[in-house]
Amino acid sequence: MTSDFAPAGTLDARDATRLRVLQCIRSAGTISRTDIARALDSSPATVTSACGALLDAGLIREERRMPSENVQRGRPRVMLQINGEAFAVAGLKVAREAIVVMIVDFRGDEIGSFVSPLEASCMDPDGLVQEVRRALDAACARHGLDTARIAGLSLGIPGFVNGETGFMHWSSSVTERNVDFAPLFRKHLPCPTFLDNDANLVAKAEHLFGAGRGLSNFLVVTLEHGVGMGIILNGELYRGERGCGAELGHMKVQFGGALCQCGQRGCLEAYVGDYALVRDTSTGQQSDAAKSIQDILHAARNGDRLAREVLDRASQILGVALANLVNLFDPEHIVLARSRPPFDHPYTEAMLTSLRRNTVQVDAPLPEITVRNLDEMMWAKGAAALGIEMVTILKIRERGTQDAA
Amino acid sequence: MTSDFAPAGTLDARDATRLRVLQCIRSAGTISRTDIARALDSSPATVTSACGALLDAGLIREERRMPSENVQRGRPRVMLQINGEAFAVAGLKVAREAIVVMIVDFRGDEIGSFVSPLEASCMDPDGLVQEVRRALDAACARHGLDTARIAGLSLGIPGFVNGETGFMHWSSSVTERNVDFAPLFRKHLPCPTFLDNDANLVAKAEHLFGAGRGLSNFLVVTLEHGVGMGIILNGELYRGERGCGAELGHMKVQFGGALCQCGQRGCLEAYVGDYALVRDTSTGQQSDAAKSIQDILHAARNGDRLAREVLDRASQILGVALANLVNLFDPEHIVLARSRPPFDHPYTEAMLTSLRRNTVQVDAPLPEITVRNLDEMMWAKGAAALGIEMVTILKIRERGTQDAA
DNA sequence: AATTTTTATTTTGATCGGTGAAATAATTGT
DNA sequence: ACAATTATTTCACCGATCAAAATAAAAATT
Repeated sequence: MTSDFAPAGTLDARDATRLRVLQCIRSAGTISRTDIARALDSSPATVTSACGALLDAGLIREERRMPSENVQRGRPRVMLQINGEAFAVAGLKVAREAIVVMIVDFRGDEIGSFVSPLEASCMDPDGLVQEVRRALDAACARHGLDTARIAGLSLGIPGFVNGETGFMHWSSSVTERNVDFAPLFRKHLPCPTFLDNDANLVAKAEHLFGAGRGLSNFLVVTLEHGVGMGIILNGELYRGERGCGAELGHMKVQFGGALCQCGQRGCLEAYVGDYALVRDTSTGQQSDAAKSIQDILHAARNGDRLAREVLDRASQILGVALANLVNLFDPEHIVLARSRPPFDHPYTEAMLTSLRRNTVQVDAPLPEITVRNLDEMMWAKGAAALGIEMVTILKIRERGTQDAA
Repeated sequence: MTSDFAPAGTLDARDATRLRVLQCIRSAGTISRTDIARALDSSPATVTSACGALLDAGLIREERRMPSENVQRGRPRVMLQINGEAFAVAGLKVAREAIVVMIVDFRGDEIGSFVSPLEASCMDPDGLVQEVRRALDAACARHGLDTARIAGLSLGIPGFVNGETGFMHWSSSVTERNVDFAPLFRKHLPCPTFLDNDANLVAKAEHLFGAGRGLSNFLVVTLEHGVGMGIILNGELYRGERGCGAELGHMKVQFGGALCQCGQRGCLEAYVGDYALVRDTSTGQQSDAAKSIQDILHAARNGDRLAREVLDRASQILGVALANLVNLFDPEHIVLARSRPPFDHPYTEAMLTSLRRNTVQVDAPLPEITVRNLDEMMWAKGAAALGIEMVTILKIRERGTQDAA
C-alpha cells in the first residue's frame, strides 16, 4: 500500500520528530538547537538527539559561526543549517513544447537547468516517461553531474493527477487516460519519482521557499494559458478526495456565460485565459489569428478600446474569482503567479479593487496578496520542491532503519 | 490561551488515544475491543487500557450481548457502546424569532426540546446571553431536568464567528460587532459554553450523526433565508484563518449580476435566497409583498410561467454553485440541507443536472449528494453535536488529571 | 591569569504510552 | 471432560520525551 510513491504518513514518532526539526531548520535558514527547542516547544534533549541523527545522515551541518556581532555572554550557540550537498533532486515540468528541468540541491538552490524540446506535445505514457529520462540525462550531462547523484525526481504535469498515488486521470500531455505512472517510473527511471499536478507544485514551492513559508492556510493561483490553483490547508497540500480538486480555471463566474475550451460555459478561463483574450479582442479582421497577448497589451496601451475593455473585464472577473476564494477558504495569503504580463499594472489594480469589492466584509483585514512572476523555470523549481520533500522523508526513513540494524 | 473555550489540541498522547477509541465506538455504534484495535490499527492492549479509563469515567458501557446469531466459536466479544446517560448537553440555535433548544444525551439522542420566543430579533450581547440562560432554564424545567445535569452548552448563531475563540465579528442577531462572548458565557451560564457559526454546527451534526459519519472531506450546504456552508476537511471543521470562511451565500455566480442583501452583485443568495425568489416573481401587482415561498411553489405547480422560470433558474444556479464547490474541494460527499421545500422535485433534478453539467469531467464518479430536510430543530441538534464533542474532550481531560492525582 | 557568571548543549535517569508475547477467560465443537 | 478457538488482559519491555544535572564554551570580573 505505502509504496515508494507516497512515503508520507508512514513515519513513526521518532522520524516525525526528526522531520519536524529538519523543517524547522529549513524554514529558519540558520538556527541553533536551543532556538529549535523553543520553536517546536520541545525539550533541548530531544532536539539534540534529533540533530544528532540528522547530522549523521548528512542532511544538516553545523556552521562555524561568524565571529561578528554575537555580543552575548555564555557558550555561543552552534548554528545549524541544511546541508545543501546532502543530495540533489530534479524537478521537471512537462510543458507543451518542452520538458523543463531544474536540478537543485537539498537546500533548494539551483544547481542547473535545462530545456529539453519535445517533438510532440501529447505522448503515450511510455513515450512521455522516456522523454523524461532523456531530459534528465541531458540536464545532468550539461552540468557535469552523475545521474546517480540525483536522489529523486519530481514531475509536474497539467491535468488531473492524484499526487499521492501517481495515478493520472487525464492530462493534456498524454494520449491515454487513467494511467498509473508508478510502475512506469520504477521501470524507466533511475531514482524514486513523484508526479503531481503542476499548480500543486508551485504551491509547494511557495510553501517551502516562497511567500507561503511557515503559513498554514494559503492559496496559489497560477495564471497562464489556463488558470490553476494549489491549496495549502493546515500546512499541507490539500488534494481533494479523488486527487483532482482545485480546478479554479473552471469555476463558473457567469451563469450561461462565455464558452470555455472544456465545453462548458462561464468558466473563469473563458474570460482570463490567454486564448479567451485573443478571441475576445479579435475583430474578424486580417491577422487576428497571430495575435498574441503581447499584441493585445500593446494595443491597449496605445488606446485600443476593445483591447482595454477585454483586459479590464478579465481583471475584474479574476478579482471576483479571487474574492470567491477568500469568501470560501478565508486564507492567510494568496499568491498570484502569472506567466506573462497580461495582468500587470494597471490591471493588477483593477483586479485588486474587484477583489475587495466582492469580498464579504469582516472587520478582519483581507488576506495578503502577492503577485509573482512565474516563468517556466519556476514550475520546474516547484517540482523540485516537492521532490526535496519526498526524498527527505525517504532519507529520514532510511536512516531510521539503519539505526535499527 | 487555551481557555475553557477551545479545549481541542490540548490533549496529550494518552487522552488523544482515549478520544480516538471513544470516537471509534461512537461511529460504530456497538463494537468490541478487538474490532476497535483492528479499526484503529493499534494493539489490543492499548484498546483495553483506553476502554478501562472510558468505562471508569462512565463514558461508555459494556453491553450484555444478545444471545442471538453470534454463532462463533471462542470467547464471545464484549460489545461496547456510548453510555448515553454519561451526561447531557444542550444545543441552542439563535433564530430570528426564538431560541430553539435541544437537549441530548451523550449518545446524541434527544432528551427534549423547547422553543423560547424572543421579543427582539437583535439584541445586545448581554441581553442575548440572558435570553440563552432563560431558554436553557425553561427547557430543563419543561423536561424535568436539573440544570446542573447539563454538562455543556453550545450555541449556533448566524454570522461571522470564530468558533475556536468565541469571538464574534458580526451577527445579524447582535447589535454590537466584535464581541468576545467567552467571558459573558462564564459569567452568566452554569456550564462550559461554546459558540459557532450555525452552518458549521449542521456540518458537525452530519459528521457525527448524519450522512458524513466517518468521512474526512465533505461539505454541508444550508439553504434557507440565506445560503451557508460548513466544511469538513481531513475529518475536522475547517474554519479558515480568521474563522469566517465558507461564505457560500456570497459566492459570485454572475459577474455584475443581481443585487444581494449584502450590497454586492451576483451573489448566489441573490438568486436562490428566499427573498430573491419573492423579489423575482413579483410583478408589481397587488399582494406581492405578502408572497411566500409556498405561494411561489404553488403558482409554479399551477403553471405560472414566471414562477417556474425563477425556480428553474434558482435550481440551475444552485447547481452551478455546487459544481464550483466540487471543482474546488473535490469532496467525498455534499449534504444539501434545506429548510423548506423550494428545491423539491422537480427542482432538485434540475439542480443535479446543472451540477453534473458544470463539473469538470473526470472519470472518477461525482461525490454523492444527500438532500436533507432541515428544520429548526436540526440546527439545535447540530449545536448539541458540537457540544458533545467539546464536553467529551473536557471529560477525558478531567479524567486524565484525576488519574494523575 | 584565575574565577565567576552566563548561556548552550549533552548526558543521565525517570516516566509514560504503546506493544508483543504470554496468560487468562469464555465460549463452541467433539 | 477436553480440545479448539477467539477475546481480552497482564506483564515485561521498548523507545520517545523530558527534567534535572553535568558539561562546555564563552564573556565579565577580580
